[in-house]
Amino acid sequence: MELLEILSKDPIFKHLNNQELKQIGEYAIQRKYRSGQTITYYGDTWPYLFVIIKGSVIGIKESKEGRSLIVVSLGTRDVFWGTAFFEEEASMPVSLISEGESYLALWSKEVLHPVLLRNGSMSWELARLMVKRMQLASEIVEGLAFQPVVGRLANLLLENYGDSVGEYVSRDLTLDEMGSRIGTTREMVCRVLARFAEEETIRIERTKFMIMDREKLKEYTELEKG
Amino acid sequence: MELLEILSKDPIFKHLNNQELKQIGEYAIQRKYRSGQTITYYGDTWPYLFVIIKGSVIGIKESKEGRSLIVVSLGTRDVFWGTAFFEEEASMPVSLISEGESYLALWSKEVLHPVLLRNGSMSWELARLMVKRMQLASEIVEGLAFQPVVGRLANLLLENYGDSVGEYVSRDLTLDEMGSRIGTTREMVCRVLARFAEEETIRIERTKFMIMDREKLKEYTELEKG
DNA sequence: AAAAGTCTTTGAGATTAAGCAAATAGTTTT
DNA sequence: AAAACTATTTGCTTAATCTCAAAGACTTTT
Repeated sequence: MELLEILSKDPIFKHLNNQELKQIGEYAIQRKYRSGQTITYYGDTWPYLFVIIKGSVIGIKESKEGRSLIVVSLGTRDVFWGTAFFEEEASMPVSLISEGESYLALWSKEVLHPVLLRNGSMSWELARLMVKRMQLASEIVEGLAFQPVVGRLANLLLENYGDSVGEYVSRDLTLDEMGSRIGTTREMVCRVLARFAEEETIRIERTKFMIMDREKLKEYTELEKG
Repeated sequence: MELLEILSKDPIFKHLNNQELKQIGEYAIQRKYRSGQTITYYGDTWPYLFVIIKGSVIGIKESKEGRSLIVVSLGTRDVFWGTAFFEEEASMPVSLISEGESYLALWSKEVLHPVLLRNGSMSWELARLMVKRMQLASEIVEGLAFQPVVGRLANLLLENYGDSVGEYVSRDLTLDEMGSRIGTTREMVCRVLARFAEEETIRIERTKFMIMDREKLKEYTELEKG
């Protein structure tokens, strides 16, 4: 069973012995989500912790004006939760949406809470995971507060394609998606990409693009940042 | 002893029995910080968890250009931590600075980690606290991403002085401080306050000010928000 | 291959916010 | 009560970003 394999390697669940692990596996609600399907909505009370068995999930905030901001991206083996898993009345700070087809194993608070209380190291690892997520959130805040769009986009390019300098990679993100990831509009993304291309920092084609000058991008990243 | 009284009422520490509590109290490093003193710097590796015995502490990010953003405000009885308390190499996402004179009780990771592992409910409560802080961070992100300065300032006024509508309260925050809390400059804050005053939403005097129309402020808050 | 749909690109104009400078007001120190 | 300092206020200028609109390119459906 795939789920058990994932759990046995997960920092949080690996502390359980085989028997407990199997038990937890049986308690899990396994669900399949279609591409684009909403797992839970912003503002909902959703008391589940889950692990992604296969696929990917984004956490997204949307404004009334129709702007959106992706604040977290999760992939296979990643663990995440609804805030109500911890706090009774807490409402979701993001909507969770399946990118592509995804398979999740979910546990309700009732099922997992006793296990966590018994196992201090599980809760500890959970706290560690939260700290990591908080660091990502912290980077988002810094970007939005101190960096102009140019810097945030340069950063996004480096994060996503920074390894493959000088070689073409397929453009897997649309301008809208890029905009959502850095908190701006597709038009701005388009203009800034054009500017990068003009100064030969990147090269763009219809289906693929290439980072030419990683250092130049890094400079933009460092502008106005602490 | 004051510390033990605080600990015995704290959601995280109250699960310990008297003996353990006393032990923890003895392990604590108690320190006094002067007004404006930095407890730890942005980027540092700082593996401590602490509780504020008395005083208040802010967590602040600063940009190269000299702009700053206060992302967390802590007061007496509040518990906080350096990220390295959980993750060996993790660097602080904020500087911690004492506002006024503060007294802290600190524990290093070495001392407290074993206690947390033994007590699942302590770790669980810690995770809960993290979730709460994450929700605050989430609000900051939403504000920066979707709300214009006017909305963020309206929000700040409501948060800080929303209870006392129609009565004068002393202006305890400078324009710079307000700017730091919402991610803008003192000049912007000044202009927006003047605008609010002009439309009779608030009234300003040299040392005090008054919220006249809470609903109006709330409207500004809701503009452009999800 | 036409039609419909989705993305990308560009232009023009408006809005929002920041930066700089200087004047004013208020507080604290000497 | 000067002097020095800190904080507020206002005007002017510039920069960044957004919105709306429209055209073009590419992909998928029919």
